[in-house]
Amino acid sequence: MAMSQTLKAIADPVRRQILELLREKSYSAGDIASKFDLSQATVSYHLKLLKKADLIRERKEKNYIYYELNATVFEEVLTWIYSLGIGGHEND
Amino acid sequence: MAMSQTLKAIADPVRRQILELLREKSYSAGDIASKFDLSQATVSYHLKLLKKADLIRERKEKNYIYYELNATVFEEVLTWIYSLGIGGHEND
DNA sequence: ACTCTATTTAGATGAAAATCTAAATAGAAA
DNA sequence: TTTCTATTTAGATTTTCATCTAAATAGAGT
Repeated sequence: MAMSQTLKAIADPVRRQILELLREKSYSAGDIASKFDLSQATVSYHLKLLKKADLIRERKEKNYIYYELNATVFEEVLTWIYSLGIGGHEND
Repeated sequence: MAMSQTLKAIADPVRRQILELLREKSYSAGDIASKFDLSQATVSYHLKLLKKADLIRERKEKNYIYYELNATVFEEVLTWIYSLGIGGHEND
């Protein structure tokens, strides 16, 4: 279940871009929303999915909510990919 | 685009199981379908998506179609995941 | 308490995904 | 060339997803 949730979360380009943004530093929901040509509500929906997948964590400060990346959850995905024999160049 | 296609393909548990099956050896479409409690047509649909994502390749032999894993396509995904800082144990 | 401001939640809509049954295709075998 | 067998394609249905607008919440500042 966790795998599907993680992978579905990152299968969407908007959500990947959010994670890429959060690579550098944390941003408030509003800051994140402003980077996209989408309604705040839509971005909030994407944030909710990322949060549910534990790919981001929130930290409340003043009346902002800051989101930050939690990439540890990728471990399982990496393990799975590597288990397929992967990923690299050894198939030549 | 390729990323989304790859990730959407593996976001589905049935398709992941198909890839896991193909880790060992190639199987015909019918053999694959028999492992699932789904109609042949449905499994064929999943195979089509995996093929479109280039995660599997087909080889025709007799009147069977054998599918085999192509994991090289994960490279891009791995690169992306690693670019996020991850995904190992270094966050302790 | 009232009013801003940041964000989420609710409810609706359209598009995409997963599934089924039935029909079509294509090749092997007879 | 007729019949089997393996597989896909078509078409219909149900569910899930991405999106919007409008309304609700919650906390800060006044």
